[in-house]
Amino acid sequence: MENLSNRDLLIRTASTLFRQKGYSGVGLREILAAAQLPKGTLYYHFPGGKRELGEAATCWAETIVRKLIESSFANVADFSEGAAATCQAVARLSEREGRFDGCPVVSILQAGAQEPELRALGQKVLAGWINLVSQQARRLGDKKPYETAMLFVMQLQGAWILALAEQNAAPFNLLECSMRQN
Amino acid sequence: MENLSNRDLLIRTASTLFRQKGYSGVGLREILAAAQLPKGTLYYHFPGGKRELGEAATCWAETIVRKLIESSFANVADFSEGAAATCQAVARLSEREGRFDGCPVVSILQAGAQEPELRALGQKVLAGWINLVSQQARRLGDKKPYETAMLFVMQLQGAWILALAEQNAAPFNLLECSMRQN
Amino acid sequence: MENLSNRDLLIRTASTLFRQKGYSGVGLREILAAAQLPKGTLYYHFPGGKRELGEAATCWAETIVRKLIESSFANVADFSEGAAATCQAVARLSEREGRFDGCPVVSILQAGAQEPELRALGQKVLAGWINLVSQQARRLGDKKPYETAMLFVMQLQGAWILALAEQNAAPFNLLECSMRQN
Amino acid sequence: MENLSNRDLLIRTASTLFRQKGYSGVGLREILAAAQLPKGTLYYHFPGGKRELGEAATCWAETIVRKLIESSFANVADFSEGAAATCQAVARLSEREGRFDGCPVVSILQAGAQEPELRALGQKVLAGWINLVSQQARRLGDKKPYETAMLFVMQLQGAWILALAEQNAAPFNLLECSMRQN
DNA sequence: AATGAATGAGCTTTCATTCAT
DNA sequence: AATGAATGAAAGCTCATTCAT
Repeated sequence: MENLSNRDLLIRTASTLFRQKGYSGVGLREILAAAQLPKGTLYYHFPGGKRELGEAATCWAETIVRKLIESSFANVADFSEGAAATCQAVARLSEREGRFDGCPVVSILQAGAQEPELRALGQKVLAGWINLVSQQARRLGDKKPYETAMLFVMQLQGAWILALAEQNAAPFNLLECSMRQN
Repeated sequence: MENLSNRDLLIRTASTLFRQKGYSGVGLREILAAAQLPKGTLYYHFPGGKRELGEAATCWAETIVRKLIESSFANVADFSEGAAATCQAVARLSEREGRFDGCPVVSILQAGAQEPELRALGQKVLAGWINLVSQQARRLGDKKPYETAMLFVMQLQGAWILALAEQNAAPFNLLECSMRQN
Repeated sequence: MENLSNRDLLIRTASTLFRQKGYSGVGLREILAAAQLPKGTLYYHFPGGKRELGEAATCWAETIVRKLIESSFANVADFSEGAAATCQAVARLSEREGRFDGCPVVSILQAGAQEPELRALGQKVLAGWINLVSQQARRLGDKKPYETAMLFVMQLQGAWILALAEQNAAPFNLLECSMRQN
Repeated sequence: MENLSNRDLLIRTASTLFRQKGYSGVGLREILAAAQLPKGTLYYHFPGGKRELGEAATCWAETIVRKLIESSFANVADFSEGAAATCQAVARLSEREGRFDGCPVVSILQAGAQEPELRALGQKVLAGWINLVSQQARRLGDKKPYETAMLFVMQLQGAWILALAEQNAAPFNLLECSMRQN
């Protein structure tokens, strides 16, 4: 993290903290402190306040996951190979200095009960990932690409939940093995 | 909800709200108001405060899910049948007047970053469900019962996340079909 | 101010500060500090926050002015005598250790542009004073009691504005003389 | 408002907002937004910040009222006629698209508790109006021109307060009738 | 057994202002 | 001459918790 604008620094710091503690569990004060930025900075870059920051952090993290899926499925012979590679990549993304952070979408999903925009964004991001995977499934000859994709994203989310709970990568590894066997 | 003690009323009200908004997203004031109980009541029943209430709510919800798994697997001929029945049952549990509430464990998991007891409890509950399912898998002749169970709980959690995001039961239905086909 | 409940202490402190600096010009922090009360106290007694405190302060001050009008008009032979006595009484009420505070109604009236309840309350209080005076005018034989009352309350408000600007009682004294001459 | 300099645009916008919400109730951000001017503009034109803008807005509004008094008293036969004309003119000035804005002096007077320059300016402006009216009173043969003038300005201020509270012109109309009868 | 009052740290947000360009 | 970015204090408000009764 060298030449980041304050805005980008805020987004990355917020994304990490949201993934660790959930959207509602993180205060703006804490984010500013972690980013070592003064208090007045936030509302200049994010006039919409915490929600706008939450949206920006989600979108930023979404891009990372999307690229990770795309590169995992590039140059693979069949779906199971791409799925297994995705498991590995998400496991690496999830680990942070020995700790395991949650999925960026899950972290904003629960806050969506009070902030409909966040829930809508979370839904849109998950739908986007499913679409992306389904394109790869179709390309690789799957006959029910959408169902296959939804099931895989579902499994990935479940593994992420278990990894968060256990604070280790075992769930991702198990899912990876499972994908390879199909 | 008729002849409930104030303590049980508090637990159920809290559990619902935690599942909707997450542990950090719900205030004690809101819980007391929803339960229509006076303000001083909480710390009499839960000297440990919000965390103790969160633990009690999680344990109460855990029991419901456990019984639901047990009854779904009772009198079934093979694992896939029990798994499919579990999907249906969890889908019903998740729905609440047309809205879909999250998994009770997920709701406390993120708060675990700051409250280690909650994370430990969440981990323990998930491990318990996996054990329970693995017993059934073993009973039904599965050769890798633990892996099978972990994968299933993983899928269930993933379906719950997607159902929360989309606010509908489609993910549970897809998972149910998928289980039946294996 | 000896045996005041915290609620009453808050009301009186707020009323004084609002009259000095206007509703928008006073912070809750400042009110609490002036009342030497801890920060959490306010929202227990005034769940509606600053606005509810503003309303309570206005109502409390309104009662004082009303009683002052009633006692000024008790046992007088004609309207001008009661009006003159009212001028004196309001002048005394307005003075506070050599400083002159504004009318409690005026202090909330401007905030009414953003808080309709405050404007409505201010309007109601002024209308109440006019009614009260008009009852006295009628009792004392005035043929147009309502017009007489409205004019008098108007003059009183104008004197209060001038006294606030000049920080002395001269406007009240002039109005008193003027009333006696009619 | 066509060919206004940014400085003048700022003054007029600020004056209107101050009259509606009071000096303390309006933020600089709001003024800039209403004037559709960029954020850095203000301190270029008003190095003294909000206070200097408040002073400029008050002086600008004062000129309008002064001219309005002068023209109301030009070519009148007696004081009551000029006073009645002034009531009408102030009523028109006070109305703004069906809403009634307060007196520009009153809007800064309460902030004067913390900004002595504003109170001093308010006092000076009111004294100036009284002097102006007293000159007319003397010209028209009044034997106590200063007292007459002060009483009239007082009544005008009171009518303005009542018009602000009731959001209609009735108080001005009543005062006008009253003036004609003397 | 039960609860209304109190508490102060912390919440998200807005403030008037400064400054580098 | 003009302005987007930055700043920290303070705004109104909610938080989980304690305690006397």
